[in-house]
Amino acid sequence: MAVRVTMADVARAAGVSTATVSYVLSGKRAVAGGTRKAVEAAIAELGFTVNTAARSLRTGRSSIVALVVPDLANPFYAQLAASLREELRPLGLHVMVCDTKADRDEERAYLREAVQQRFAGVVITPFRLTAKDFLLLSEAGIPAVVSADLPFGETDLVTPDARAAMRAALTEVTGAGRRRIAMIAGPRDATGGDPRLELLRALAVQFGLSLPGRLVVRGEHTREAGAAGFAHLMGVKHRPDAVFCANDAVAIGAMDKAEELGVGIPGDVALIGHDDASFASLVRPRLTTVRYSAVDVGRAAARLLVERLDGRVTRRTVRVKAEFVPRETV
Amino acid sequence: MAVRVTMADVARAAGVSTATVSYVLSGKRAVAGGTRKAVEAAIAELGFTVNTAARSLRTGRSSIVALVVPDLANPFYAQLAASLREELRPLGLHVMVCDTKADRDEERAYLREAVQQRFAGVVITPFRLTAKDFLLLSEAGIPAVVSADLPFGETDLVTPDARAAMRAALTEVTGAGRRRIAMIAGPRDATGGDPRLELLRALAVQFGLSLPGRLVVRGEHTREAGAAGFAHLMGVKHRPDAVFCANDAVAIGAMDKAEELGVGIPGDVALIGHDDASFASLVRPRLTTVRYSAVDVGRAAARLLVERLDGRVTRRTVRVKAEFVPRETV
DNA sequence: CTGAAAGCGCTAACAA
DNA sequence: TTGTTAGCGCTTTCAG
Repeated sequence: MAVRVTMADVARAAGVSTATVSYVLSGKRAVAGGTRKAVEAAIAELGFTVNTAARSLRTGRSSIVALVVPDLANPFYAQLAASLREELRPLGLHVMVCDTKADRDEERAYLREAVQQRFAGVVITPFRLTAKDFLLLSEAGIPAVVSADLPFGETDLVTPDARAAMRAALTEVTGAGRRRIAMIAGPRDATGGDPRLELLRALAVQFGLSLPGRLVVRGEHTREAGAAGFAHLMGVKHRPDAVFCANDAVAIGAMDKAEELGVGIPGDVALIGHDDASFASLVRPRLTTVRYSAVDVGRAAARLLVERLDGRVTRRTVRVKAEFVPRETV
Repeated sequence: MAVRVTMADVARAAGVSTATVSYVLSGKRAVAGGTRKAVEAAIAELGFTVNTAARSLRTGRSSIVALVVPDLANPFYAQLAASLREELRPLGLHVMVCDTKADRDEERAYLREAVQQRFAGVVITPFRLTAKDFLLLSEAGIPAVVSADLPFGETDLVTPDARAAMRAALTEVTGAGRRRIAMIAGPRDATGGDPRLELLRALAVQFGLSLPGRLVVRGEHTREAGAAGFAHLMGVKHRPDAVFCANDAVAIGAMDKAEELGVGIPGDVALIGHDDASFASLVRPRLTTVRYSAVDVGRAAARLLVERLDGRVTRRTVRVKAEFVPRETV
């Protein structure tokens, strides 16, 4: 047990030096065909696998990329993880998924962890972090890609472009004669406020609508918060006839509560989600939503990260277009 | 940038040796109060974080535990990940979640990876692996905990005890006068067959029912496979009036198809899921299912793993009881 | 209670 | 085209 085969063993078996074994593995130096064959045979024979700890110590960099997200149980992030992994895998990079539960201390702990482990990079959807928290990473020379609306210091950015999609949503909502729009938004203390709310506010004006403070409720990005927020909105006078939600989980929570309260969806109130998480098409009526493609985000983040590892030093931003998905709740 | 602070820096600043710094960190040797204070101050001052690559190289073991699952998008596994992480975190162990998409090559690749990275341990829900594949791990001295029905070689095991729950399900199904039960089971080539199917078969006999081959359909553990399986079952003559599903995703797929086909649930056909994934209570009618607690599995796996790391050498098995959750589809 | 120093396995600069 | 070798930063044995 614990028979560990080292490069030295392989080198001995193949009758070469460890340098040659290393070069066969990395391809960073030409190796004669016969030599390569011998080395490969020895590797197979002995069942050698490189010790990544030694490699990392030597190179000062691990092959792990951390993906830090607020909620793994949200299929959006699960998909993002899958997408990122798929993009990074061919490059020999591994993804370590970290769930922070939207907690700032957890978020920080993972950034710290990234430094400690000398991760190759970090892809993060920050929820309660500030630019200052990213100093740790930049000091350690670890590139970060942020999926958010604004960058943090020198980080690269993957950001949604939801304007057209939201405009389409509002067109549909107002087309059905609805005028009293509301939003169940994210928490007040989230990093950078709530861009989805800001966007809705801005667009509302263009549609001649208003979004008064009493029609904006705030809470976590969870089903429970959605239910609570919807309950509150239904208690307000001149209650809304259309409710935009911070994400699909929130919208589903709102649907739970609507059913409980006997409020008709979309008869009495239209409901618009965000993200198009896998369960959006699962509920009845099917949730109308604004799709933000986790796969596209993963791809973009991977590309940005790889460019950084290849030496790019200037900050870059990639916009990912959102898309209106009309279903049955408007 | 890339200012890396090493233990030597800390030692110098505190006027001690690196050994002392190391012992302050690990607590493996008594250190005088004053010395400890000085070291801690220096660590804080310089912002030192230990280089885990060096540590791993030296100790021959990383602090990462791999959690290898067939489908991260399934909330059951997302929950399992969260649970495992929570249990292992206080021990300084980190969880790396690996999604294999139920593919054997992926599963193997991750076991290989575990060896390469000298992971502290592996927790895995194998889908198409055989005992032989685990040799790699045992040779490298890496403990594995398997979440399945049977162990693989020397691995520890967390296994479901679903007999009582399934019996309750059958009682409810037959109580409603249903006699023609069917199952949309897992793929034929899955490791260890399909224990949920075997259990259903065994229990059916006790209820004086039969589960003929034409009423057993096989497919992946996905919504799509569920839809396809259900479509097939609806085409069979003497079609079933109760369908058990390999997991909840499969059951949801069956519901999709039932709606499309105009088959009433539970009016025409009763539907029973498995796992109680978060979306089981989301669909309408709400899915009746057999709950298998991911949190309990995570806890058990963590405990087994830690015992191994503490030196236990004999194989252990922990049973986790499943529970019947009657909702609206029977 | 503390320090000196070896060495984990690898990479890459330098030498041949 | 290949080999020699220093050294990455840590833990731990041995010595004091």
